[in-house]
Order: sequence, then C-alpha cells, then structure tokens
Amino acid sequence: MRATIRDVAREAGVSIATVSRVMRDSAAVRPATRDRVRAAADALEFVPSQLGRQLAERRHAANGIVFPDLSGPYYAEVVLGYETVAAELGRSVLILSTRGRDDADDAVHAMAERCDGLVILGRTVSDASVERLAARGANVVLVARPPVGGVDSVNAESRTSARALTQHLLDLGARRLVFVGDPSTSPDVAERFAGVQEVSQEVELHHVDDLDETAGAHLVGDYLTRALPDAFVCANDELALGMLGRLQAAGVDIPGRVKVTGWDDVMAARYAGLTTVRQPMRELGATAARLLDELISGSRTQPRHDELPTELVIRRTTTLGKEPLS
Amino acid sequence: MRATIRDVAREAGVSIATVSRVMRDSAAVRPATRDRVRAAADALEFVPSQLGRQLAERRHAANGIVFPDLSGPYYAEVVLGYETVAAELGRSVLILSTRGRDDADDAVHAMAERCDGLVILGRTVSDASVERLAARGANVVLVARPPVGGVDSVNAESRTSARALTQHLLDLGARRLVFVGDPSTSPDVAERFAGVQEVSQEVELHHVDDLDETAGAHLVGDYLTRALPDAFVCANDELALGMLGRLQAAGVDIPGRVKVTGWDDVMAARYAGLTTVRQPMRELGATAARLLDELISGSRTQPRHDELPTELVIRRTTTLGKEPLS
DNA sequence: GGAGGTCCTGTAACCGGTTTCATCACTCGG
DNA sequence: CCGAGTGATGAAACCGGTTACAGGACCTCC
Repeated sequence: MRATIRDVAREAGVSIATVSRVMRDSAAVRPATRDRVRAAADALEFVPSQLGRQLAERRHAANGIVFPDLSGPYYAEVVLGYETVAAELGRSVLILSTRGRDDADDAVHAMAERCDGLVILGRTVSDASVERLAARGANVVLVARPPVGGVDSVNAESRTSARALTQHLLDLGARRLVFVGDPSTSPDVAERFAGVQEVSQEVELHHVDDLDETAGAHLVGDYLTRALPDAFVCANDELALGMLGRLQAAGVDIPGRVKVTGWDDVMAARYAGLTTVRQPMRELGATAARLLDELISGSRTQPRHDELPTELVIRRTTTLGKEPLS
Repeated sequence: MRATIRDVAREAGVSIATVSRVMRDSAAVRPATRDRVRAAADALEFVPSQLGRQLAERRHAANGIVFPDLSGPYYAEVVLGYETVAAELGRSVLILSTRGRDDADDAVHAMAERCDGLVILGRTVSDASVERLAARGANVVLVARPPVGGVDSVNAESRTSARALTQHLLDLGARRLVFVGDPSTSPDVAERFAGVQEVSQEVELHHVDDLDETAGAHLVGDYLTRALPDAFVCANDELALGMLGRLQAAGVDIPGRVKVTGWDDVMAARYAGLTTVRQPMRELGATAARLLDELISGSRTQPRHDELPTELVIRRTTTLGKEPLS
C-alpha cells in the first residue's frame, strides 16, 4: 500500500498538518522541520493522493469536452487546441464521444459530476440538457453550436466568408449557383446559405439530408441528366468531395464546366484541390478553454458569445491555378 | 451549496448509511424507507459527489491515454476506439497530448495519479518513465510501441504486410525498389523495412529524418536528376503523399514509370489513390482498453503483448485500376 | 416461552488530504 | 523583568461518501 500523509507525519515525528504545509509550501515551516519531512516523504516515496486533495479543496482540477466524433480533422483539432490551453491552466481533460451512444444526455450529466466545467461541441446533446446543466450550476461553454440561454458560446464566423466565397464565384463568371445542404438542420449551414443569398439572390437550394460523401456522389446523377449549374456551393467538404469524385468520373470539366466549393478545409480537400473555407479549429478549442476557465474561477459573470474569423481558401475546383499542392 | 448525503439523511429521518444503501442499491432496505429516502433525495436534488465516492472506494473510475497528437487520423482513431470501450466499462477517459510539451514525462506521472491506469501511444514518454510508472504499481498498456519490460503492449503487425506489399510490387514487374524512411528511428519502421528486405533483397534504403510531406516532396528532386527507381516504398503516407505531389507536378507517369506506396491509410490516401497498408486503429484502442481493464481488475497477472493484423490496400499508385473512389 | 434466525437500520470508523484555530516558545521594547 | 507580538506547530474539524459491525424488531420452531 502506498504511503499516506499520516505515515510521513509519523516517520518525521510531526503532525499531518505540517506535512501538508511542507508538501504544498502553503505556510512557513522551520527549515530543520521541512528537511525532516522532505526526507521522510522521500524515504516512503510519498505522493499526495489527488483524490484526498480534490475532496478537501472541493475541485476536480479537470474539465470535460464532449464531441460527436474524432474521425474528421475538425473536432480533433478543436480538442487539441482545448487540451493545450487546459493543460497550461493546470487542468486535466476528460473526453466523451457521443458517436454511437444513445444515452448521450445521461453520459454528459455523469461527466459533469466529474469535472469543474465542460465544453460541448456541436449538437451532441439536447438543448434541454444544456439548460439543465446550466441550471444545476455547471460551467458550460458551447462550441460550434448556437447559444442556448445565457450559456457561453464560441463559433466560427460563417456569413462573411460565405459572401466572399460567392463573390469569388461571381467574379469568375459563374451565374447559376446551387447551394447543396439543408439550412434547416443546422444554424451554421443556415448562416452559410444566408451569406450566399446576400450576394447571389437567385441561388438555388438543393436539399440533402446527410452531409456526407455518399450523398454528394448520389445527387450528382440528377444533374448529369439535366443541366449542370455553373457552381455547386456545398455545405461541407465531405459533400463536395463526394460530388467531385462523381463529376470527375463522368468526365465533367472542373472548374471549366462547373465549379465546386466545400466548407471546413479538411485534409483531403487539399489533395483534391477543393476551394473551401477554413475555420480556426484549434483556436476555437483554445478560446473555449479560456472562457471556461473564467467561468470556473468566477472572474466573469456576464455570458460571452465569441465569433472567430474564417478564411477563404481558393484552389483548383474554382480556378485552374498552378498553385502547388500545399 | 449542493445537498450532501447528510442533508438527505436528515430530511428523510434516517442515517447516512441508509441513504447510501438506497442510492447505490447495495443492500436491502424496507420499501417504505426506500421511498422516503428517494423522495428526500429528489426534493433536495441530491446527486452523490463523485469525489466522496471515489475516495471511499479508492478508485478513480477513470483511465488516461497519452498520445503525441490528434492531427492525423491515426491517433484520433485509436483514441476513439479506446474511449468507446472504456465508456462501456464505466470508466471516464482522461487525455494528454505531448505535442509541444517539454515536460511530457512529468505530465504523464501527474496524470497517473488521477486515474486507475493509462495507455501510452507511441514514443511519447521515455522508457525510463514507463518503467518508473510500472515500478510504482501503475497499470500501463503500451500501444504502437515496442514492449518495455513486463508492461502490456498492443501493436499492429508490420512484417507480414510489408512482405505482401513488396510481393505485390514484384508481381507488377518492379525490380529496383527504394525504401524511404529511417529504420533506426522506430521499431515499426524497422519491421516494415525488414519485411520488404525479406522479399526483395536488393531494396535500397533512402534515409530521411522527418517522415512528413515536406521531406517527401524535397527528396524527389534528387531522383529526378538521376534515375528513378521502379517503386518508392515509403515508411508512411505523409511521406508518400509528399513525393506523389512532387512527382505528378514533374509529369512523371504513376504508376507506369514509378510506383509509390505508403503506410497507414490516412484519409487523404484514398483521394490520392495511394496504395498503402491499413492498420486496425480503432481496434488497437479497443484492445488496449480491454487489456487495461484486466490489469485494473486484477483478473490477469501475466503480461500480454498483442499483435493485430494489418491489411494491404491496393490503389492507383501501383496499379492503374478503375476501382471507384472508395 | 425461549433459542435462533432473518431483516432492517444506525453508529462509527475510514478513505487521504486541507485548513482553522489554539498553543507554546521565543524575541523585543519599555 | 514583564507584556506584547511573532513564528512554528499540533489538535481537530472538515470535505462527502462507503461499509463493517452491532443491535433491535420480528418471526419461527421446538
């Protein structure tokens, strides 16, 4: 069995209070006593129990982060940015993936009991659950999800880049645009669509349920038999990549005949030469960590809703550039 | 302040022991008493403190996982597989990324104090640290890293697939092979090289320090001025993708003039049509979680060193197939 | 009617730390 | 020489649970 603070106290001939003071340097201890305690602690290989400490301090020194998945680069990067800052702030990070889990809400509540605060990415838990957490006094920051009540949030700006993207297409002579995605499923997608509409009023909307490659590849068929538009503005990269593959297989000239854009700038987008919009993923995570720290330390009481800028990335699927693969 | 077990006991007119029994269903309680306790708990919105519980049970019900990064899909998938199984086993998951951290060893030791056991991916911490952890009685499982002492490990098989990959190239008529990577930096790479050598004795070795795209793109230059081999067998996909981009830019016929293979099957490899070797990443994580659980529960005392099979994935950079993008 | 058993519940010790407060020794100024 | 102040230390309460053990109520069977 591992040594406890009482073992060290006995060995050094002092009280446990003194050992505690030496271990955490919290109060003056006579040098001679301090050395004796240090020696005893070393001899017994004493390492203070985090559980005991946490119970006494009534804090976990840990934060949670909830995400749907780590498969794509998106959430992985956010998690990394979050972990980096949390570590700097001296907090451990607990993770919870809701993929393939039907009890996500319960799992999140259980997790909230194990940390001082948590970050929730995307639509992993219901609004009701978020509100319940907040009502229970949990410290919560939402990322990539519209604000719920007075809960903090951090999001990537969508509308400005959507406008820039659309203007870029118009500048290239594209007139008939088709937006692929369903604005009603996600406020993010709605914002992107709204941005596109602001610049190109006559943009068509092609509803699609799943925003993945299969759906993208599938829906191309409809257009091949009918007329192709000048450009497909996809709600995300997966969709765009799926369409791209299918269009290329059909021998359609890209970007000559039709232009394609995505959103997110996943790694594969680089290899596919896909024009897209890059989000500051790591920065989203880092910002969330800082906001959460403010909540936990109580240094801020007013809710904050941050919006981080995004960046248009132009590649071969819109302009036939000679830019290197980078 | 949140209600504690004592508040509930007072409210229900019973002792804290009875409340505990009701909350955890650990012993028979008279139905009438149980209902009274339940009602009191509900009224006070009592949720047992995990800290108190953990201290009493002397367990964290949490496992750690240490990884270098999450940027590539490799570690992200391993972490996901791990998290899924850990959650099924009722354990939370703590993460620690060592990227850009110079005190990785200390951080890992600190983390070990906060969980019942941990998984270490790759060469994130020194062998000495792993041994120190094991000596302190920590439960440790290594993944994608050669065994250290009697510590459990889970690895992906390398040699068999390396042989299959090489045979595939020979079957296609390739004779002059160049292996790109440094077998001395990683036992994994050494295994892969050894497997290649077993089938093609005259394979050349091209040492390269960093196994990333830049390095790959860079080293192509040397070969363009001299003679190209029949095939480049790269130690990983990033390297291969870097070379591929540079070769294509130079107008080299792939796979006609030169074939290129990678290792890992990252997502971008699919889009690039790169022949590679797929590792069962999620399964690596899941297996590690199960081994760790055996260690923690004490149901196994003999160390285990598992090796999971890998799979050759043939794509356009070796054979000019018509296989769909999948 | 009493011994023995079962069922339920409370008392109290325990997990391993932190921290308040009291105490005691010692220094210093008057 | 004495009272006040200062610095180091220990006793004990506390954080919020779990659980071994004891004991009382009640039932059963001889």
